[in-house]
Amino acid sequence: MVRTKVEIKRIEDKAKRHTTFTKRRQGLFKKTKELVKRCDAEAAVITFSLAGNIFAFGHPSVDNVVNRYIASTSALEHGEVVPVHEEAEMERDAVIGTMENEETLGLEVPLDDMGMDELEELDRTMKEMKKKVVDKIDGIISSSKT
Amino acid sequence: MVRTKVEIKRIEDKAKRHTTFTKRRQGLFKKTKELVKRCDAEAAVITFSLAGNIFAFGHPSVDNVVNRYIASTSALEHGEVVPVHEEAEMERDAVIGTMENEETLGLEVPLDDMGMDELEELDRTMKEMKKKVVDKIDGIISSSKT
DNA sequence: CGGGCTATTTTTAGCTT
DNA sequence: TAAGCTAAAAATAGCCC
Repeated sequence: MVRTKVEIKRIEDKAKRHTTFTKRRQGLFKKTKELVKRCDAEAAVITFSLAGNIFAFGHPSVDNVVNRYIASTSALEHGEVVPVHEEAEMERDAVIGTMENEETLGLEVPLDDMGMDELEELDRTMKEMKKKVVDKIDGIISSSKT
Repeated sequence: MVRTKVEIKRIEDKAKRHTTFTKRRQGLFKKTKELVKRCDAEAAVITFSLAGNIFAFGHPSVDNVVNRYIASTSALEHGEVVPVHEEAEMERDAVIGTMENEETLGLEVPLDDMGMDELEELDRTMKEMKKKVVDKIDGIISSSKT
């Protein structure tokens, strides 16, 4: 029973936290399915438990929605601007992991020598490039799955 | 009031569908925030309304979760296999859009000449490549956001 | 552990403005 | 068109097994 109004804060007990994660994740997926069905929308939910397990659901598929998201965040294909309404973070206690990929793909760029306009241009170019590469690779992957 | 039990099916009336989409999307985001807070998990929700508007929420950020998802679906970095528990699709009425990107990045591959082993190898190579490119580009993008 | 129960809180469909 | 209201439906915390 939810006798007492539950406070939305981190659950310290590991077992209890996992139980709640499982239950609420199922609830979240159910809600997502209902949204998709009732509103004829596309949606994806991706969750990582503290243990590192991945759970994802998406309609038409997680990859489809993710690719559409990536495409949209770099959408300047034909000058169309698709505004992304991104929800603000609730609190500032997040620990954002640092990117530590030391491998190089030969894409070094002299950022220091650039002005703001050039940086913005680079940002758009990179996002566009990312979209193209992701699209292309996904195309190759799906054609090899026949 | 929800006097009558609502059937989870497509809402035909456009205005009503949009209202429901808005309300349920807000509910979904709230649930996601609660899951993140209570279970110390990472999660992202991406939705596209029928009108084409994008709404996304993620902790630590949508991009962070999406990148982690992409990395995981191609994770063979050090031989670790991270299982993705992907929910099955509920129904077979989905219309999956065909990829029609005719632009080339010079990545043409002679698929027909390949055997199954080579196709699987290509699949892993492509996913790995996708991860590296996405990581690299995101690295460049975030360093230009300083 | 994972599944079932249920009291209570939370969500939300339909309404009103 | 969007923003409240409210009663009924749905989700779920704590417990049992």
